[in-house]
Amino acid sequence: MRLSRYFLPVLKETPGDAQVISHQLMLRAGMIRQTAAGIYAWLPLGQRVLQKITQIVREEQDRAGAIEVLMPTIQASDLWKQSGRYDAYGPEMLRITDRHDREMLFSPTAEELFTVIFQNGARSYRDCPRNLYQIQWKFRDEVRPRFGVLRGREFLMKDAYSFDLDFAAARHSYNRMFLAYLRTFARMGVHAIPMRADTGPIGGDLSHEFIVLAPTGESDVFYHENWEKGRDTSAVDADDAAGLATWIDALNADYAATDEMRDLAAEAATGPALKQSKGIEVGQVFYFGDKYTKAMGVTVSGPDGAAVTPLMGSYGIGVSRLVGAIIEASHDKDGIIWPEAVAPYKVALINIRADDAACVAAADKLYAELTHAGVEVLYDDRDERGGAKFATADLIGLPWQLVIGPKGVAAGTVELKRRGGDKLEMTAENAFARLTA
RNA sequence: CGGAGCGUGGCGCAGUCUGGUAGCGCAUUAGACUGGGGGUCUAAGGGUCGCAGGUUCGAAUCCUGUCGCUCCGACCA
Repeated sequence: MRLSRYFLPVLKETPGDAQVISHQLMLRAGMIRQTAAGIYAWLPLGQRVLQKITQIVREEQDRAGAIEVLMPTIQASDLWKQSGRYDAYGPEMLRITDRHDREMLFSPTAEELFTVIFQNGARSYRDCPRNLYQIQWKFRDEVRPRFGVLRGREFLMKDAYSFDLDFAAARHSYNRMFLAYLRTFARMGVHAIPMRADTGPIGGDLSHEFIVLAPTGESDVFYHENWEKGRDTSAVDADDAAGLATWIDALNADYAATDEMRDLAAEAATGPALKQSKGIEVGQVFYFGDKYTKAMGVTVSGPDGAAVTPLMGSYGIGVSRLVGAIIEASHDKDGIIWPEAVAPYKVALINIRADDAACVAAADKLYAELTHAGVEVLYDDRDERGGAKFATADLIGLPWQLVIGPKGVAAGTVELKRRGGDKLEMTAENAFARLTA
């Protein structure tokens, strides 16, 4: 993409409304604009990051055996009355009346709908286990939205719902998602720690929150220092129920809990290895058994013909929140530093002399070659000074900066640098090789 | 929802106390110079001061109401 033809409204100054760094940088980098309290328009750069995150989530859900669907954002109230949550959810649920005075709502989560959709398509024990998921906008009418996309009212969430015949199978479904979440966040370059968590209004008795450590986080968290290093999931076999359970139990032997779930005895046992921090919740997994299937009257026929009420779990990832969380965890004074997997473009190609024919030719050539090779390049071909281009590139945080200038062109070299790292001079061919490796 | 604050060109702000017909920086447009980390000069365009009502000869400024946004707290993917 040529920047001269793009829509990238960057700001030199920080808008006064933005308090936390991720919100400030998202506004300055032209990723989002606020349209109402807790509601944001996603501009091209922000939309690309959202898409990158969405795709990683999707691939890992698919890999874990979950099946993608898409539910409506607007739902009728009757299902929610059936489960009892129409009243229980309270004012956080945005209620809407249609032209016929029917009570509708903007879905804050979708246990009820998934449950009846499952029932509608499932008849026998052969239809379990199943895990259905969607990546869809949700709306929760927060009393006090804040921190940009970290606590918006409208947010993009992946929500998955598993259906199993017995507890052992349900627990395995839970563990599969647990593993999938570790893999998902690791792929994004995010270190998320699973912590024992409260189940809240979703209900149930087993839950973990996946927390990204960041000083601006809203949750107080406590964990064993072992959690500060990443975990290798490559050898774990998600289909081996016993092996997976053992592996997860071993992980969870290291203490990690949110404020509401603190276990002072366990903390004392952890001793000096106990760490305290602030964190941002980017995902949560729940097991809640037959809470919804029972309320909604869902059954399947067992092998013996008797009706079985499936047991459920639900699994959320805050996709739009992750955009903010990643920035909170990865930025410097000049701007965002995107992990490569979620960067809106891989390379900022900077021609620092748009008035120099040789530079333009060299930059155009590299742009064409890289684009042809499938590398996502944002080509700053504007007639701006070098300084302005560097500042923009640093602000939007693309992982690589490829700089074309008159000195280099004369010497037959370009400069390649990692965002925030050192410049390396090399031939255009070598730069191309590095970026396509 | 309790407490606090703020709405003035696209963005950041001053002006409000002590009413007299709107100002600064950045951005934008044009031209020239410049050209390796947000350049310089010249010129230009753009706001009726959130909205409504009131007081006054006169309101961004005072009063009343209202809408919106932000922060602290309670709450929360």
